Amino acid sequence: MASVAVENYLKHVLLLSAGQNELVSMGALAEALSVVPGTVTTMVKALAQDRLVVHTPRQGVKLTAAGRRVALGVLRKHRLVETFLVHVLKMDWSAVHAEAERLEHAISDSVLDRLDALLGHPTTDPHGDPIPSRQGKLPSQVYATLATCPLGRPLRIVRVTEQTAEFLQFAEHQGLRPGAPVRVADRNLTAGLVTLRRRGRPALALSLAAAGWILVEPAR
Amino acid sequence: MASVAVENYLKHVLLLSAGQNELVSMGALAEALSVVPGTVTTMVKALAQDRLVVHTPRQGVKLTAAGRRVALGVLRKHRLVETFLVHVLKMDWSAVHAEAERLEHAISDSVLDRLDALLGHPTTDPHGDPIPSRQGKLPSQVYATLATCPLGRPLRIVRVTEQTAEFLQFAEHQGLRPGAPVRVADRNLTAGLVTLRRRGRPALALSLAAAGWILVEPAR
DNA sequence: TTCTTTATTTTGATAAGTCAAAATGAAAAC
DNA sequence: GTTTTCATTTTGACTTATCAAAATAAAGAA
Repeated sequence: MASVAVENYLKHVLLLSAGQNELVSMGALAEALSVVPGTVTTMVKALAQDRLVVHTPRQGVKLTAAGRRVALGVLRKHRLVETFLVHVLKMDWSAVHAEAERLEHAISDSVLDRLDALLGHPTTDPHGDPIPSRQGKLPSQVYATLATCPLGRPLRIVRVTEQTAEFLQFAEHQGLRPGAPVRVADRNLTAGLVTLRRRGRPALALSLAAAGWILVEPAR
Repeated sequence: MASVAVENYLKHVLLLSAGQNELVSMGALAEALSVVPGTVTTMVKALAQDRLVVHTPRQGVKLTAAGRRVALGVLRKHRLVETFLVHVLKMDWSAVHAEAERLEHAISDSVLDRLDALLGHPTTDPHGDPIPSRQGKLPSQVYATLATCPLGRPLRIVRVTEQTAEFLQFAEHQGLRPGAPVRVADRNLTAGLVTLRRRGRPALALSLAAAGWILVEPAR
């Protein structure tokens, strides 16, 4: 059985590598886990011993097949628990993440299966994030919108779902059209602001709502 | 925040002291927690430092008011979770204890409150064990029947709930009538057998079902 | 009272995670 | 091609929870 710490390391490697199997930097992992970088180095070496990750010193870390399996399992638990908390217990959107963060490590597969059935086998959680299947398949629409995608990664706009003339005009004028490259520099949930960075253009701030209308995919 | 280990120590002290605040022996605690006695001594001294228990060397431990509060909270979580697993997720009676054993440490008070409401504020769990109230009151019917009471303690029979003539005759013949002193020497869930010890009488084995029909209370 | 038994405590180690701070390496700036 | 900067790794230490095995104390037997 993987410990809580191990499950968290693997989950965050998965999250930071955006579903693909890209190298994740030690610094990013330390940041995500709220530990100092030295701790990550130590821990990652132990995980590599156990063949859960591959560690390339001074470069980064990525999941092995075994590590990915564990990480997807944890993510599935996290997102199903969130769905349960919101849809069955009617909990507040803002509170569920912290709850799920603890419950994801305590819930067994058999409880999870029943929860899944109770919820009608949902494919996305209340935030719209995809729920990995029981077989460990993560529906590919990994970062649906500028409101939910990871920060800092190169993305390409796929679709703009809001169809009002006003918004479409604005988007067109700002170069936010399908195929355009973009990355999210910052996302402030409190202020409800998403800051975009584009090559050769000034930074652009969007409301979270507007960001949610713009579907993106990884640029490469 | 009390760690998982601390919560377990306190919960088991509560359980072994049978709701009253009797001294619990280090050996019994070690047994219940599946650790060696030396570990219990070490840990109990730390808990005493934190004013969660009172430790009388070579005698035993008992809970302080603060410790009891924590222990009742954990027990409430355990029993509400069990109730949820059985009544909502339709899980098997035999599996829920192990599940609850982990979930009781991961669930927050706010989730618990909603679960409690969802279940209609039950007062006992599926085994009939009383669920401590939110205010930390444990309904006094602590060990309801010979099927659920703690082992080895002096008890007095309060009531026999099964009213078939056949069973009442058997009980009467064996001296199992209200007021009679008794203690449970052993309980084997797998075999479904409860072994009774009475002064001046031979040991008596009962089925778990029959044991469940006999209500008892602490003898003194 | 003295001896024996048994529970409890002590002592010394260990594993898992973590931090602080110094050392190192690689890329970026000059 | 040095130098500077910044991420990463190393080192030594600490905390929590545990075990094995030796030491001790209290109770019961002789």
